[in-house]
Amino acid sequence: MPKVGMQPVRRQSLINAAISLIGEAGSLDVPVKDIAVRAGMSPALAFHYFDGKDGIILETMRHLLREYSNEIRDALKRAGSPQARIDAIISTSFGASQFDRNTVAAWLVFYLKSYSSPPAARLLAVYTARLRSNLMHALCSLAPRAEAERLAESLASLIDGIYIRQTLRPGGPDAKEAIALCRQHMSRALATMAANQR
Amino acid sequence: MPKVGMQPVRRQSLINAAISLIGEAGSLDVPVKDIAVRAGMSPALAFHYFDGKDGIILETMRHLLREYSNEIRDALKRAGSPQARIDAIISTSFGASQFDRNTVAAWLVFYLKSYSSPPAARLLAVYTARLRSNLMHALCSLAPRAEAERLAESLASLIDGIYIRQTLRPGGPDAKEAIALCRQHMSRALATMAANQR
Amino acid sequence: MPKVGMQPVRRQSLINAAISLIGEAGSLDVPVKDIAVRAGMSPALAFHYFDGKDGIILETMRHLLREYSNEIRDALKRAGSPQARIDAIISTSFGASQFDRNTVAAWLVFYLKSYSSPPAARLLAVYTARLRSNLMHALCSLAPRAEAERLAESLASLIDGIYIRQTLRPGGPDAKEAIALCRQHMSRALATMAANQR
Amino acid sequence: MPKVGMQPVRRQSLINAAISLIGEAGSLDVPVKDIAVRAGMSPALAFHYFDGKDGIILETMRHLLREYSNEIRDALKRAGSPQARIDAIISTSFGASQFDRNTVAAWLVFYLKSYSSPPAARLLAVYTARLRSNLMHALCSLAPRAEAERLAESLASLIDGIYIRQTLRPGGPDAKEAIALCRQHMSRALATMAANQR
DNA sequence: AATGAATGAGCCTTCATTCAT
DNA sequence: AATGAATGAAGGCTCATTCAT
Repeated sequence: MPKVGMQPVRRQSLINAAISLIGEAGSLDVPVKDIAVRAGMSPALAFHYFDGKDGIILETMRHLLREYSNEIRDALKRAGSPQARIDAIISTSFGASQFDRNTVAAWLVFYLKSYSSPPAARLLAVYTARLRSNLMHALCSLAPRAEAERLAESLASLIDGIYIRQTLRPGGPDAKEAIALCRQHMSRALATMAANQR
Repeated sequence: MPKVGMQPVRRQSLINAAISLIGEAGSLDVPVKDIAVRAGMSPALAFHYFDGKDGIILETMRHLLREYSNEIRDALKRAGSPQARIDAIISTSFGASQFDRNTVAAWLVFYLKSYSSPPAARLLAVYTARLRSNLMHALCSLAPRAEAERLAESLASLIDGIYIRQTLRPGGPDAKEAIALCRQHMSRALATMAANQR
Repeated sequence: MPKVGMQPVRRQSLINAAISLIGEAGSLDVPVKDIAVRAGMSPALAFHYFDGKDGIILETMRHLLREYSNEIRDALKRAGSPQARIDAIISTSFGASQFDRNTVAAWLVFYLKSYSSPPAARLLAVYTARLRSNLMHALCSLAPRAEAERLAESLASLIDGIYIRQTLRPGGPDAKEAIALCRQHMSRALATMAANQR
Repeated sequence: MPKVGMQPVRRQSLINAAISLIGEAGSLDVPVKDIAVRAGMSPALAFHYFDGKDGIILETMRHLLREYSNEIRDALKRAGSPQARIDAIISTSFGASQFDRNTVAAWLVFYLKSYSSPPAARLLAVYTARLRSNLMHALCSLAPRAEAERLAESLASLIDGIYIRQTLRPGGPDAKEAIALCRQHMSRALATMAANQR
């Protein structure tokens, strides 16, 4: 029973199915057929809406990155101070929609994909740069440029590391603890820097 | 021309080939044939020495974990103080044999594999526990237990995060910077804790 | 914006598109979608106007045969003598509309199709018979029946052979040379026969 | 029950199966599966011995061309006079191994393939050049160069045309008639040329 | 009249794995 | 010990075709 204007709906269904299946498998080695079926359509239709399996994967990756970027952007809008901006980035990173086992697994898979896929690498580079710029914007008013850069790098690394480790834990991720670790890292860094400056 | 006593040599060749190919691909989706060929033998022989592809993969993973554990163990032997022990763990983690693009990619792949493979998960759990125990051993004399646990967790996360991020960078990983970030994280944490205790 | 009376136009567009695509590919293995798109419509519409892919192909074949037959018929009308009739058949066969790379390729494809498709074989048989009858009509007044038959067969073969060979040549077909070869074949045959009769 | 040294046997089986199936279908649109099964093996093995479907097709084409070239070469060895050489080429072209319905159909299919496949075109060009050179070698002693060239072209065309037409006839090909047509074409041409020279 | 939506069937190809030698 | 031979299973993808709208 074909209806018109299905394209966006279908595409979104496929992307959602791809995230969950890739996340569950911890690998891109997921049959397109499975993705299509979980999205409620025939495999052929998936090929119709995306350009082959790689198309599905890249669009899924793009979706994940965009989603994260948008959440960060919205959170930053509501932040008043530099401190609040950093906090916004931290808490968004561990918000329910990001800090989910399958989503994080999909993230990691995409990280790995970018080892061997230039388009994926480009996509990831854009996101990485944007996150860095957001962090720098907030940190530059709290620390000298060189320090700010190292802080940005360490915070980003800490976030990624927590992603990996916590989603692997049997009990599942603990957003509260994740946020606490990040905040402590930042507050201690800023405190030490302030002390040294005196 | 078959030779006797080739078993350990052949197995090691296969494991090395597996690490580099898996690392290059950023995925376990690597034909056994390719691994065997790079290891200088026929695919059938690879099956003879390991029990199927999964055998090769698990043994490769085990090798990676053991290698790391051994390096850590040796470094700890040479460390005199708690501080030195922590430092030993950090610098070993970013030593040339670990902090290599392909090796790290293989690590991540195995992390992901453990999402869906109980044997892989068990393997990883053993290593995780050992690393944690090493860190705790060093930290317990520097901080109260609860603090030590958080510190161990944050350091482990930071290391993993640096792994991910730096090996993806176009310029390749920078061990010096990686070590500096970790040291700073620890020193600031310990300093802050000391200040608060006063 | 659907219009009325489009049927013949649409059908002709599809046939033209089919000829060029089949000719380019040198094969019937051409997606209906491509034919429809080149004809400026959706694939579904192509199915509406013809009954499936086979319908398109058979109609295209029929079109090609009819076109050729009509050109021959018109040329014969203008021919005064038996010699002129033969000449008319020759020059029509290598006229611009027939002796074109894609058209000839399509011809060959249809020849082959008739190996395995009875309807196509029937179509081709009708045309073959008509051409033969045209040739015989002209030749019977120039040679005894048995000789005329062999001449008809050899001329028809020569024409087909030139079709194949010349359209494959890198420089493209040379109608002048093709016509000269056929004329020479005929004139020599008739001359020899005349000499023998004396 | 695997045996060693199967490669040439398997390859030949596949080529034979390909010729007959392609000939029967009058098209390259033949599943590799069918070819493999007729050759008595699994489809996967066909891919192992040739490099994909295109490999099978190109090797089959090469085989056909080589076979023909070899037969021509052997026949030419046994020919004493220029006349005999021409005759050898003619009778070889319509020998039982060449003038067979499926074989000829396969030839035509390959002709068409070369419309769109550069490798196939190259293969065909080599064979065409060799045949032409053989013909020219025989004809140059019987006619001036320019005439010899036209004769070579017309004979080659006539042969190809007879191939097409006769293999399509319901009764199947008639080698005797085919040879007679070609001989007559040549004898008449040479006779006319001799008469004109006087 | 015209088309986007949708699918089942089938094809090419790869790959892990087994077996006889 | 070592390998070429061989295959079943599965995956990506295309395409002719149908159906609502």
